[in-house]
Amino acid sequence: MNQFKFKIISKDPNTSARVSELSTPHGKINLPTFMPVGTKATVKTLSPEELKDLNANIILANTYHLYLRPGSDTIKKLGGLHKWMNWRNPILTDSGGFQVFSLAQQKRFGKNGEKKLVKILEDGVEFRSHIDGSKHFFTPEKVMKIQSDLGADIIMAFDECAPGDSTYAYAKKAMNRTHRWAERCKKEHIKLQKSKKIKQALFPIVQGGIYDDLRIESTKFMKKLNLPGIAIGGLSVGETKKQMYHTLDIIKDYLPEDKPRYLMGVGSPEDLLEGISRGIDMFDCVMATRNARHGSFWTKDGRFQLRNKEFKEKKEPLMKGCKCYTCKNYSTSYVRHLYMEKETFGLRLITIHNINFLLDLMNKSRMHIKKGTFNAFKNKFLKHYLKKS
RNA sequence: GGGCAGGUGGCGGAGCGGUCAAUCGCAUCAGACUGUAAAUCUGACGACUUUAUGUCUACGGGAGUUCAAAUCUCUCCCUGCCCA
Repeated sequence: MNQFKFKIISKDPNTSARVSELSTPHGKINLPTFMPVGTKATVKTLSPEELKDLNANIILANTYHLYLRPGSDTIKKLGGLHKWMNWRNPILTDSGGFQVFSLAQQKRFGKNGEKKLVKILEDGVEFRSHIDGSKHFFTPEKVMKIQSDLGADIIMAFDECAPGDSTYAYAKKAMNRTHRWAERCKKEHIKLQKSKKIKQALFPIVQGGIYDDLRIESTKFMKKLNLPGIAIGGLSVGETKKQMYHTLDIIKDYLPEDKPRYLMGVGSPEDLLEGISRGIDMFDCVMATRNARHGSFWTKDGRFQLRNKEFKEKKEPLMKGCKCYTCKNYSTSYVRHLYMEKETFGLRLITIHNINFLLDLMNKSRMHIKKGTFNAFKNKFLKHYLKKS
């Protein structure tokens, strides 16, 4: 029996936006949605209860980090990710492809000059742990095994995420390798699923850099794999916003209609709306949580830095009319004070607000898509939101 | 009253004759952050302006020595510790 069901509820008449539902073994997800990032099996500063109160219905965790510590075998032994972290709703695990990209950006200096942390080979990726420098090797098969042990509802294929400024030649090479790896992931995944009662959905990841023909080729390729969803990777990795939106425009018509589409690593409020209007259903991004810990917060008027003097004596909440726990109970002045004093409660309060802001934006988007007024909503929001910058 | 140690930018604290408007830390002010090596990183931080290998005022106050002093001398004021 298929434990994953995707259903389109309604389509926006003026854009490619759609409202849909994805059923998973751990519950239903209303799309479009934003998935808070909990890399190390925790959305930094928040408890699962707080996430539930925010109506987050799916969160992310990461293969690379949990493999290094505590080890996916440990998590498997303790009953899998959901039980281990006490989050009984859907989880998506990323494959570690982005960490390879991230580690590859780093420079490390040894006795013989510059040393790379990552070596990308046809069979897989050799890399050194950022924690202790120990050597490891990830293959598509190994990544599938780790994610099988972790037990998330949605798992990601192992991909090569080329930087945004990659040449055509390199983007093509990385794309082709990603295609071969996706096939290997699928094959291994099917094998691993046979013995499982609770099923997992594997999503492949479209690559191709900022090159239209490569993106189209990659989208067609991944679509053909006929997996339960499809992800778009390799964006928001150094290219311009214009290039990112353009890429989404280009591949829009090649994406499967009857599957959830996930734009990885995005994003900011404006990127979410631009993504939705181009037919994206799922997003994840560290901005909401990281920026919160760095003291910046979103409102419908734009992005602000809490430490700025103007907020020192502000009686009003972070955003007027906001229904989040933080805004309902605390003044901007107080939240700023906690941040300035490095009180952990402050980090929690800002994180709650930022996640709520994005989830609320998703809620509103779904509502407007259903009503057929999404485009007007989006334009009005962006006009106001971007006025500041 | 005597002995000793000190007084440097908002604070702590380097410097102990020129390259000192003064290392560094904190605080402050501002910027960045997009599948988290991130409660992190970057910049500004005496005043003024034509923003510059620019001008002025500055290392407790005053007076000296010197081509040149935060740095040496004298003196005054203040602070801390010890003795009476």
